[in-house]
Amino acid sequence: MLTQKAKYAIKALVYLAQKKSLVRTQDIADKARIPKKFLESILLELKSHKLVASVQGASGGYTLLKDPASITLADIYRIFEGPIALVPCASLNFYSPCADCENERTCVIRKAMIEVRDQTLDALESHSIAGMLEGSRKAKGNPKSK
Amino acid sequence: MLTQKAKYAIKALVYLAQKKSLVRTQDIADKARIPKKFLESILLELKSHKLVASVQGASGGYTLLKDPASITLADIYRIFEGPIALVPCASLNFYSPCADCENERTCVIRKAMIEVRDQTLDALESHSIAGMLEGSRKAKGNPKSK
DNA sequence: ATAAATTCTACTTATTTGGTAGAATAAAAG
DNA sequence: CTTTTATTCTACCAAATAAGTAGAATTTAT
Repeated sequence: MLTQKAKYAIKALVYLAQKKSLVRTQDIADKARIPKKFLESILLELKSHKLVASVQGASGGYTLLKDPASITLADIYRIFEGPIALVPCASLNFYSPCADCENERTCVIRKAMIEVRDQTLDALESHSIAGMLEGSRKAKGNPKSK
Repeated sequence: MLTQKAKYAIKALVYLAQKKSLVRTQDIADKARIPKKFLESILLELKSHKLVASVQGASGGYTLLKDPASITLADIYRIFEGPIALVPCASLNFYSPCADCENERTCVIRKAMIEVRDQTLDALESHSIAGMLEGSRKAKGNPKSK
């Protein structure tokens, strides 16, 4: 399961992708139903990973910095949840030896864990912010999907 | 990432599958490098889900109750980690409406979440205790794999 | 100067994780 | 029938994580 933080991040990014302009935190909080103060910390984290940019001061706010088609669930998962693999020794981006492992080469479960990681990565990378936005447009019968 | 509990459970099950007989908790703890007291609680949980059976008293211990080929990572994940889906509203076995969701039918992320769940389930169900045991036999060049 | 926004620092509260301790119970073996 | 060896049950415990909140500081448009 995702943490609330990750889930809110996805919803905030989809909302930003839909707006395509500078949006106040308060707007995102209202429309995506996210506690404003909590959202602030989420946006700062997204900013530190260069997914969004901010403008300070009055009439400030946030914009999407990257192409929504290039932001996948894998990216967001890694930022807020950490490794996609089920065990540290099977992780691509956060590799570390398993604390309880004697010998990685003879580990009974590692091979399976790497295969699962590959399949999970596939699943997460095949879903982007753009895809979710498009999907919901279709579902709601928005003109653009005709 | 898996909790230690789930990871230990997998290793204990693989060990039991390999032994094919009654095994003392102490044996499993030693060979699979699991704190004995912690392992006890894991085995009880596996027993409550009918994956293993126990014999009490002197010369007691645990045995595998099901065919190792029929125990998949999905089963173990559900016991120790809960839902496989990323959000409750996308879960098959643990469905519940998302606390922060206004309308499930118009939710922007649910469709993607269900697709990811399907793919993840595929990945987890395609790996069994028997598969891991066989995989490690091959890797170690055990006669049986010739 | 003032208002409206982001940013930074510091809490808080509840739950989960990864255990440990020790007594109770069950059964085998002498 | 007592001792030994095991599982089982009840109850803890410390550290980390999750999900926020409070409030001051800063930045910028008007």
